[in-house]
Amino acid sequence: LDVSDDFTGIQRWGLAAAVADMDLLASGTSYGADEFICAADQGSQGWYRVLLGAARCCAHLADGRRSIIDFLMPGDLFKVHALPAHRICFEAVVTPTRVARYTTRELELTATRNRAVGSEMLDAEPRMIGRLQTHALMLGHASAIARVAAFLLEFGGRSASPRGDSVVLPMSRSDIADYLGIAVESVSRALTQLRRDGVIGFRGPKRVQIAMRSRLEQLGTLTPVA
Amino acid sequence: LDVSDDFTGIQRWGLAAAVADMDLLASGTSYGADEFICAADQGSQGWYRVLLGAARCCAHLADGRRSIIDFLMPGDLFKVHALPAHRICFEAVVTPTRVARYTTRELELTATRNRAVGSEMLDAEPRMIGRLQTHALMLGHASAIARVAAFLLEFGGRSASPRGDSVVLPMSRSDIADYLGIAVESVSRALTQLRRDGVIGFRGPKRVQIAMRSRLEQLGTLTPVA
DNA sequence: CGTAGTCTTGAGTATCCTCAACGAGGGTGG
DNA sequence: CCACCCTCGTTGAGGATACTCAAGACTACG
Repeated sequence: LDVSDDFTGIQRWGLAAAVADMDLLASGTSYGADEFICAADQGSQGWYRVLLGAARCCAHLADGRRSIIDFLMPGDLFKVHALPAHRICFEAVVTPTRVARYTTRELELTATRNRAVGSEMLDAEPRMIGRLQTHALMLGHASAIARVAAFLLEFGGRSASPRGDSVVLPMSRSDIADYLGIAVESVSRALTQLRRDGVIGFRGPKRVQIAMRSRLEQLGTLTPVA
Repeated sequence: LDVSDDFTGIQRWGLAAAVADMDLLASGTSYGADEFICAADQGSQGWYRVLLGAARCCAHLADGRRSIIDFLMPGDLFKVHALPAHRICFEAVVTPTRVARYTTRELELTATRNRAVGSEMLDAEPRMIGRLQTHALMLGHASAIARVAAFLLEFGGRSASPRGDSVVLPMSRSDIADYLGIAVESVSRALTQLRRDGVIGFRGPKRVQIAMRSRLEQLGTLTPVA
């Protein structure tokens, strides 16, 4: 599966304006799938931007389990702090994942020229807080189907797909499961049920067609467990 | 239960330095239990600090359910943004809850005099992100007992209790349940089991004595579901 | 075209939720 | 000062959802 067609960073809204500065495009490192990018410790402080592919913010637990806190899509600017809260690390999701790293000084300097960059720096943490809150809300009260439905809607809006009703999921089922806090099999079962009900369609395991968006929103918008 | 003895804001670490400025103590509004403080909309933008009691950051769902995203304890400085992400609102937990509100300009002005305030402003959002990440981790993979154990440890460290092994829970069981993403009865059952096992002790429903901290940490530190 | 990994499907079990009732504590009014 | 009531907290029984273990398809890649 060649996801590069669907995840061309330039197509992302917001990114186009910011990367007009060639400085921000200059430094970019390519990573393979599941490759380590950086961690939340002293050495990796700074700002990062996903240019291509997708990255995950995850925590590896002592017992071998893994929790995915957030997915970073092309255009997403994120800051890595030195807080050793829970050994958070960032990893690439797909093989062609390109991530740029900037020092704070470098980014602030660019912000003086490009107002869009400064705006992005100010909005980066509020946006992350907003995503984390939405995520916590989903993890709190939601059945398996509600979680999967909300996930599809979230990435239907965030992914770089040209059509609004076509969603490409670059991450594996295992990634989705660790993000939604349910088992891999539960993800698969929920997707199958949605397909059976005609809510979504498949063109390969990673290409989802949203057939009945209103129904999906109805399911994903915090339906009670019962 | 008079929690004012245990939640005197002055005793909170970090707060002592910041509130040395009388300006920051001057404006403070008192709230009763369950009283509305502010919401994440255009009108309530700004900075807030819990001086006394406790506050909760929660989201009321369409079906009547409620998710508590975070608890704010005395000394906690938090910012309310205008993001209409999920109708987030802040409410008082106990009857003597005092919250101060500052405009951004006012707080920045104070920061020029008091370096501790400036440091707090910079750390406010990373700290909130850290708490949200820890919360998401707990909601992802944790049994009911693990959640309650982690909760007790979290507030054993955050509350203003003089002794390290004595925790006062100002919030109701319902609040705890909505924070941990489980039912009220499950909270009660988990607490009872911990009491039966001799891990914790009670002096009233809201006063918890941690008898075996190592065991509690073992349970709360991300034990697998099985 | 073959192989390894991912995805799907099935059966059985455990955990948690729901509904329900009881007991305890605090506040109010007589 | 006492009695009442209301809310909160606890405990129990039954049922539903999701997990675990296991095996079979499909995809992607060499």
